[in-house]
Amino acid sequence: MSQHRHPGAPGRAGAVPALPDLPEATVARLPEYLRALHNLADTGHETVSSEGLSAAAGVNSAKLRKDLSHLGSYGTRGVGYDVALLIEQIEYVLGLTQRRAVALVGVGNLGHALAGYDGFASRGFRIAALLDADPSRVGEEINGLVVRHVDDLPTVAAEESLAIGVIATPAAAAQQVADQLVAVGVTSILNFAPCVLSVPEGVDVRKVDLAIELQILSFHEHRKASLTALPATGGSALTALPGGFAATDTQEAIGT
Amino acid sequence: MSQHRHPGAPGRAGAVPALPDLPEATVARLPEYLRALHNLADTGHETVSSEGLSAAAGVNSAKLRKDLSHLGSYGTRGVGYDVALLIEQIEYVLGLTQRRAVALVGVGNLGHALAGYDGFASRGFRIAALLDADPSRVGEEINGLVVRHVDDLPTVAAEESLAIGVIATPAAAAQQVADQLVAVGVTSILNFAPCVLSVPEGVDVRKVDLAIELQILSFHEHRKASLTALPATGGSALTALPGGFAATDTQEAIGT
DNA sequence: CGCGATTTGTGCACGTCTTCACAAGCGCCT
DNA sequence: AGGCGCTTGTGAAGACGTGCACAAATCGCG
Repeated sequence: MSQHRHPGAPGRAGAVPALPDLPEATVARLPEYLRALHNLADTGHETVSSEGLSAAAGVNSAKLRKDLSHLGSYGTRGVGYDVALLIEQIEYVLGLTQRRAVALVGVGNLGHALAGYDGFASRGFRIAALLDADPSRVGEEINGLVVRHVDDLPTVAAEESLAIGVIATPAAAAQQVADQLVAVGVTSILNFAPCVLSVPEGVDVRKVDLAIELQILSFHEHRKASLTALPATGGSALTALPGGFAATDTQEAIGT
Repeated sequence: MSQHRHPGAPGRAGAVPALPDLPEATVARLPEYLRALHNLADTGHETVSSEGLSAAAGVNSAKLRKDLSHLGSYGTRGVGYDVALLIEQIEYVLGLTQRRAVALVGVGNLGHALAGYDGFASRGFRIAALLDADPSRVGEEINGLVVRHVDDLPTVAAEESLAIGVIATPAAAAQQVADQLVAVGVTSILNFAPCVLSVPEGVDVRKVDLAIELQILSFHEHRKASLTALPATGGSALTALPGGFAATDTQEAIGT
C-alpha cells in the first residue's frame, strides 16, 4: 500500500518482480486506460487526475482509482497521476515492454484485415507470421509478409518466440488450428471463429464474435421497442408490468 | 414459468409478450447458446440436455439452466430441451425474428472485411448500406453493395428502418460518425474504433477493440512467465497465489 | 510556516453473478 | 401401476465487482 511494488519477494536477480494478481475486471480495463494515457501524453499532458483519466476512458473515477491502486500505483494526492510514469507501469504489468510476436492463422476476409491493421503494431505487437491452410493463398504477400502454409508452424515457432496466436479461419478449421498452435507452444489464443475451442489447461483463449455483439445489441433494440410500444396511457402510472419501468438503468449508455 | 403460452408465433400479432428483463450477463450468453443450438439442429439432434448444451457453448451447466429459466424456458425434466423450440425462443427474445438492417460506416481495411463477412447475414442481420467519408471510396462496389457517402445517411435512413450502426472508421472520425448515426435515429452502435464514444441516453454502444484483447492475453502471458520463472525452491512462498496450480481456475481457459 | 484547496487511496455497503446441492417432475421399464 | 433413473428448475451461500463517502496526503500561497 504505502510502498513500492518492488516486492522484496523472491528477489531472484533482478528478475520479474512478481506481478500482483489483479482482478480480471481490472485487467480488462487497463488497456483502455493505457490508450487514454497515450492520447493524453500525445497532447502534452504531464499529469492527469483520476477524474480526467476516467472520463477519457469512459469509466467511473472511483473504479479507476481502485484499479490503479491494485497495481500499487503512483499517484500524488492533490495532484494526480504522472502520465509517463503510469504508462510505464501499465505497460510493464501488461507485459508490453517486450514486443510480442503474434502468429495469424487464416488470411481470408477477416484475416486480411487483421494483417493490415496497424493497431497491432502500434500497441505492442508484431505479426510474425501469416499462415493459411489453402495452398492457393500460400505465397501471397500482405503488408510485407508472405503467407506460409499452416503446416510450417513448427518452423515459424522455431524462428520466433511465439506465445500468442490469432485464429481467423472458418469455424470448421478452428479447433484443428488451435491444436497446432498449442502443439508448437502457443499459450494464448485470440479466436475470431464462431465456435468453442477446447485447449489444455494453462492455455488462455479469448473469443471475439462479431455477430454475437450485434445480437446483444439486437436484444436491447427489441426491448426498447417493446417498451415504447406500450401504450402507457398518461405516463407515470403504468401499473401493469411488474417493475416494468426500470428499463433504463443500464449504464451501457455511455459510461459516464 | 408455469403456463405455456405459444411463444414463438411471431405471427401472433399484437401484444408483445413483454420481455422478461434478463440479467446482462445472461443476455451476453444467449447468442452463444443459439449458435450451439443451430449446430445441434444441423446435426440432427432434436433434444439436448443442459449438460450437453452447456458443453457445446463452453459454460457451466447450472449457469445455463439458470439462464434459460430466466426466459421462462421450455425444458422437460428427465429429457432435456427441445432444440427447435429453444432456438425459436432465444431468437424471439433477442429480437432476431425480424432481420435487422445495419449500416456500416467506414470501408477501410476492417470495414471491407466486415462487409464481406457472411456471419452477419447468416445470423439475423442485413447490411443495408456501406458508407464512407472518403470521396474516392464512394461508388466502389463491395459484395454487391455500392459505397455511399456518409452524408447520405439521412437518405439511407429514410429508405430503410435503421436501428443499428457499425463504426469501422479511424478513431479520429468515430465520434462524428456516431453523432450522425444518432441524428438519423440509430439507437445501437457497435464501435470498432479505439476510442470512447459519447452518446445520448437511450443509445447503446458496444465496443470491440482488437488490440485490447491482445493486451489482455499479453497480461496473462506475462503472469504465466513470471510464475514459471520462479525457482522451484519449495515453491511454497509463491507470493500471493495459494496453491500455485490454481492459476487456471479462471474460466478464461475455455468458457466465456 | 500554516492553511485551505485539491485529489488520492480505501473501508464499507450494496448489487450482480456464479456455483452448489437438492427437491420436483418426467418418462421408461418391469 | 409403481418404482427408478435422469434432468430440470431454484433456494441459498459465497465470490466478485461497483460506487459512495471520507480520511490522509500533498501542493501552493500568503
